[in-house]
Amino acid sequence: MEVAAQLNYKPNRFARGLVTGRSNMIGLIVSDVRNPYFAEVARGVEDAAYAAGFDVVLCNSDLDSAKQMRYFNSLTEKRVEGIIMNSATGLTRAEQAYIAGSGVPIVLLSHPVRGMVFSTVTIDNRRGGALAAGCLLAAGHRHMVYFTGPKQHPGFSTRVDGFVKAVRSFGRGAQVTVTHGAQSLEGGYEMAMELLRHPGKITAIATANDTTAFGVMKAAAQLGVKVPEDISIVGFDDVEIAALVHPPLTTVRQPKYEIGSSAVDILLHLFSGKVRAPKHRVLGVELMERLSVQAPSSTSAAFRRKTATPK
Amino acid sequence: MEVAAQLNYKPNRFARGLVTGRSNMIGLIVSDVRNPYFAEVARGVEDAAYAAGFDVVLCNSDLDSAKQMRYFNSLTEKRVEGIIMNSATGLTRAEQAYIAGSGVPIVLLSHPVRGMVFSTVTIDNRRGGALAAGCLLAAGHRHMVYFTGPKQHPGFSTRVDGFVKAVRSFGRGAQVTVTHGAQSLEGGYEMAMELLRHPGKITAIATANDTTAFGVMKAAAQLGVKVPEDISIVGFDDVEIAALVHPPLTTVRQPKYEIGSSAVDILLHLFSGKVRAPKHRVLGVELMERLSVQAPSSTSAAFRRKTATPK
DNA sequence: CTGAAAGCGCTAACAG
DNA sequence: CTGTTAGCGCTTTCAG
Repeated sequence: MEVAAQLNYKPNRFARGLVTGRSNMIGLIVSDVRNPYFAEVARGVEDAAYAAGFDVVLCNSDLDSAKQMRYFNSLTEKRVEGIIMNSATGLTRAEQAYIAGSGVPIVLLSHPVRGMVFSTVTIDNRRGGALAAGCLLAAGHRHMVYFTGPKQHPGFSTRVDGFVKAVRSFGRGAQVTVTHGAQSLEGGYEMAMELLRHPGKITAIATANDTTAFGVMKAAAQLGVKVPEDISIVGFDDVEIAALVHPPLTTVRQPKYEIGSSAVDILLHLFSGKVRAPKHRVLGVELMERLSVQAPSSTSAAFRRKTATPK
Repeated sequence: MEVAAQLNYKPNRFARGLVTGRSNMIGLIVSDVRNPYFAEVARGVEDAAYAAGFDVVLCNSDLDSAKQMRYFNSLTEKRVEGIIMNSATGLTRAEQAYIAGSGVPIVLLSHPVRGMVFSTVTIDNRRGGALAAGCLLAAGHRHMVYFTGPKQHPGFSTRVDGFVKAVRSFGRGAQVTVTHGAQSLEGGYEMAMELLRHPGKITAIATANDTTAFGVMKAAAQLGVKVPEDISIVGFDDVEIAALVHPPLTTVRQPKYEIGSSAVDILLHLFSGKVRAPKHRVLGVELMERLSVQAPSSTSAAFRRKTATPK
């Protein structure tokens, strides 16, 4: 042992893996780790994996199915013992079946997929959407827009649905329009630039994530539209800096770090038991009321007049 | 081939690795991927690695040397072909030598370490510090504080040095105090809470990274200290949301994504050649003037009076 | 050019 | 309980 240490001996994990079949690695496929939401999830994954003696291989899919499949294959060839993916909704049914049939335990960070043996860690998206709607409704908004992801990636559908249903149920005739676009700063910026030029009766915007909301705020600032006086904004995620932007963003908090660590817990459970039955875990959400939501009222009318004036 | 595909055959990378000695993996050790700076670097690493057919194993060290060494050993046992580390300054000389002597190509995302065969990708920290100082000096500040990292981790020393030297050279007697603390939102918050209660003649704060600056802004907001009227702030990094906080943060931009991708380029170069000579690359910085810096003047005096009043 | 065989560095099973 | 050996699934070399 002493001489081994002196000789700088390192056990070769290839050789060990070849015989044991174990790699002590798990894969994590997210769309983009630059999104603070995924960074936080990644950290939760990393810490839990580290504690259990696993390393994590990070992959950024950009929601591109070709990339995601290439990563999946690379990970399985490397015999990762489990894979955490933020979503499988961008994949075809055949691709999903291919992944599900690979035998590698999978945990999705989104809703379960019908007929596929994926475990999941989700938040209560319906309630999250409803929370955002309730907050806007309570402030007195009657005409709202919801900015969600592209049509092909219905990852936020329950979130949108919770919002829309809540407005229908408790809105006493209030209106929502759903707009599809990229879930990123640029996406929010573009959707908002489009909307805020001809806002009509719109007094509030809800977004499916905070980063998109920041894009909206950027567009608003650029157009001289005041938040929350002219337009109210509710985000989703409660990213660290949501509390620091101006005005502090009212948003729905989801436990990002716990989502990551729970996903690893499920994987660990799947490893230990011989049962391959998928597990599902849903975590709670919470409304963080800050300063980006306000009653619409007269100010908003002034805003409408202002933006209606042609330059 | 057809039948192989039908049988769902996956080549076993353990077996291949055992004979070729190659893993097609590289390791990335950062202090915390939740820091948007590292998230961006990680993405640069990931993209370049993906393009070259490598996967990346992500490790969060929290600047803790025990963790960092455990990660290093785990990575080398797994025969990663190269390791990118944000810093080796938290390690003892012996630990550094151990890593350098392991034979695994290493790229540091900080300044070179004397006598160690580490490649590096750095930015021109001295110039970055000077840029921040110049901006404050130009606005007329005479009494400044620089918030840098803990004393044990002199990772930002050149940055601080560039700042201090620039003030000495061009400040015509202007003063700088250097304060050490955690480089995080909390760290900035705590250092600022401490300082802003008794600011004395201080009219400006410079930080070694943006996240710390956000902590300062949080403390300022909480204490009713106005930015930039009462106190000016310059950050470092130019993280995406620096432009979105209120007020938009004046900061020194460093090319984060390129730092990551350059580190991979160096690794790739090291793999191909039989030469093990370390390579060094230094990237440029740029001052992003936004709205968090203003001339001190009379407003600042009012601020001093205000905060001097005991509650 | 095609096919057989040695061997990479471990673990696990089995013999002594 | 200690010591020996087969074999994990590939790549590479060497023989045919």
